[in-house]
Amino acid sequence: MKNYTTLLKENSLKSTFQRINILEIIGRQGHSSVDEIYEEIIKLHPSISLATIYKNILLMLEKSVLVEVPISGKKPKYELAKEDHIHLVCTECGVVEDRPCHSNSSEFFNQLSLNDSFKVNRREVNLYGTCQECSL
Amino acid sequence: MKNYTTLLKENSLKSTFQRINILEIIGRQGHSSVDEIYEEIIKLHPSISLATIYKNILLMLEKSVLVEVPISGKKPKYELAKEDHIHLVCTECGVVEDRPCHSNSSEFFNQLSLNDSFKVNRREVNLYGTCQECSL
DNA sequence: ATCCTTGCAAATGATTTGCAAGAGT
DNA sequence: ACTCTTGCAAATCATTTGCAAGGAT
Repeated sequence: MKNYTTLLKENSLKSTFQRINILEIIGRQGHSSVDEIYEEIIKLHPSISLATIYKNILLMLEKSVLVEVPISGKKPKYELAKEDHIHLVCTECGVVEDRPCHSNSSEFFNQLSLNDSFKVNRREVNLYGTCQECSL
Repeated sequence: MKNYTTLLKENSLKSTFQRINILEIIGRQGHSSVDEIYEEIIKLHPSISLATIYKNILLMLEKSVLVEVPISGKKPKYELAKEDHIHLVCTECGVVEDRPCHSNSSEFFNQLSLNDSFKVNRREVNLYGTCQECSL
């Protein structure tokens, strides 16, 4: 999915310069906080308001275009909605990397909530540690 | 571990009424937000300040007496540091339940970060869904 | 033409800080 | 006695809101 205009329209959101740019930045960075998006977007669009970014992130979360990634001790980041995966969170530099889930993952998670009347809708797996860069 | 006074002293923190009560409330509730702690603690100690709760949570996080549980779209909760487990988070009522990790969990997680120069220190697994109460 | 979105500024909410008084060892 | 902790109030930081003007379909 590279065409953010259609992604927006499919979700009944008007395609604006601001929204497309937010999506492009998140797509490029992988995982972005509000501030990271803002810092990047003012380079192209110096008059954009932080409020606009907040409003749009909220909207796009509601439409499930974006997913919130809450991070222990930090401000949350946002990513494009995509297939199931896990996060490696570097506690030194704050970078977040994706890793695919293996085919046996569903099995594994089902075991965890088995015998439960709890109905699971979404999984979130974060492994906190030190990335290669920061290990040097 | 039921003696919070020793838990505090082991971590070189003075044992105060406020700290013990914060720990007792979290111990009783399992997972508490700042506000949940505050609402509960003023019943015993009406003059306590929110600032005191914030300061102590921060301190106890640093000493690893507490662990922060970030939750998608909500304020974080705090739990007593304890053995590895997963969280079932009800998106209706916000309740968080613990479930033990199976013995094959470590194996599973090691697979996920295998072939990686990423050094994992801590795992966080949250399954979001609907609890039994809220399914009725 | 209509409705939705933007940018601004103000309002609200959450968390942190500084400091004098009080509590723990 | 000494040092750390508390409670208050103010300061700071983050997020939300209302509204008039501009943009998308």
